[in-house]
Amino acid sequence: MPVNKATDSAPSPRRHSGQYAGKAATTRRRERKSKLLAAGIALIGDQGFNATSIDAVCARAGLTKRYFYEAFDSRESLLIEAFRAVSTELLQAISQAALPYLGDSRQLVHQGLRATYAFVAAEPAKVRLMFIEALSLRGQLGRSYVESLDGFVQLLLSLTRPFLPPGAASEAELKVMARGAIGAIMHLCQGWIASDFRQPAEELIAGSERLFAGAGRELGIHPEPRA
Amino acid sequence: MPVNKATDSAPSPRRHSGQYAGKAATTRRRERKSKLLAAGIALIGDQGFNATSIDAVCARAGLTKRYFYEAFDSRESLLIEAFRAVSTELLQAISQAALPYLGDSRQLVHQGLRATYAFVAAEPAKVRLMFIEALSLRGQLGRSYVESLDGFVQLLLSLTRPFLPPGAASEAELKVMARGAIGAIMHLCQGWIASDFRQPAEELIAGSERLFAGAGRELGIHPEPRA
DNA sequence: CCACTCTGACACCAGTTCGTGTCAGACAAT
DNA sequence: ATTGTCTGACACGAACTGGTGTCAGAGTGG
Repeated sequence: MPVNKATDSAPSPRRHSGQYAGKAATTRRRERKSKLLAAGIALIGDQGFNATSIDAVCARAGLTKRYFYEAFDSRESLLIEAFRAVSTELLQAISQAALPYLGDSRQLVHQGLRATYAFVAAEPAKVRLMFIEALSLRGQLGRSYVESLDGFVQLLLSLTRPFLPPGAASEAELKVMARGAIGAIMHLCQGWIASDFRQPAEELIAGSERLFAGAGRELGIHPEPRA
Repeated sequence: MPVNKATDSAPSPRRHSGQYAGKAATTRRRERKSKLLAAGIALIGDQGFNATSIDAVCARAGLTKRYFYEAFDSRESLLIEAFRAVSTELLQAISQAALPYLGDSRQLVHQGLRATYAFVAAEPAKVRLMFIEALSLRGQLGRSYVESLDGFVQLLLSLTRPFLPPGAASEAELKVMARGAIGAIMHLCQGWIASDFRQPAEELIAGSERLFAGAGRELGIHPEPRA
């Protein structure tokens, strides 16, 4: 409903075709929206959601409220879209880093963790938004948040399932363990950010690896001893 | 500064001694404060922090703003005190449940987890406040949050250290693993609450236990196989 | 040059919240 | 009974925010 490309049936003499600054209307719209999204991510990520007003987002994006409401329904919908964007971005980063090592469980875990902590260090605002601010979503929004985090759980499960001996754990147990593992990483990242990255990433990676290794061992995965 | 017990040096003819309703002034003050704290915990816990106004807290406590500002400096300070209170409460519940089993690592973990999930089920608002709302604290407040969570890490470390073979892991690694384990439990609790406790607690406990067992195994702890 | 649309700045209202101030009445002690 | 404190209700101003409306001017294509 909000987008009326074909304005009306009244055939007013069309002297204008929607081109502006050399770009079509939809293109301009998309550009504005992504500007707002970037501004929103930055602000929410480092000042918190409830401290981020719509006006502030618009000011940072160099636009006005008019365009905010053109692109989003409300502040919450901005948060949701921001979360989705950031979440898939991290998910892809991890996948991309881990996929080349499908044959070696140790490397798989190591590279996945490396990519995760690298992302956190490079984009703390995005991570803060994803791991902290998005938690405050309520009701069905909260459900969508849980679903999205499920993406990480599914990724972890699909990556590790090939290594699992049959009957190592029930499906429910497996999922709980995967969720827990994701939670462990999230929590470590939260603490890392909150303490201004004082701890060297290597320590975090080492500890995380051992947690994963333990879980794997518990499930009957015995990686080749490192060379 | 806010508490002036001895009012002044001017010796006005004291006809009143501070007694009221049979209780001393400080007692009344404490009672009001704890009423406000309870109201704040309940509201913050099930409506979220930024949706909880001071007026709402006062209304729920059956008091007026006058007493809120008598007891707390601001909304944030209420959140901080609420977090502290709830946090130590959970910490004590876990300690109490786990301490009788200091000799058996399996039982130790099991009872600790049982107590944790029982607390979550019994007091979701408190847990929500502790695990979700408190995350939004910024700046030095955030540091106090991290510190408080450190209490759980220390508890876990002190409980498991007796079982550790020497040289199983560096101190840093150990702490990272403990933080991760706490994070795993927190995340599982968050998801449990968000999904309205649909999943049976036993599944969560079982999965959590295996995570802990894996970590223990990774560190060289081999509990007696269950009878 | 003209007709028309797109753009961005701003005004504006309604609602909410914080934090303080005021005030009449209840209560205690002499 | 009287004096003084304690209590709770309410009023009030200031600030902020969400969301909508208005408007003049720039840019477009004919």
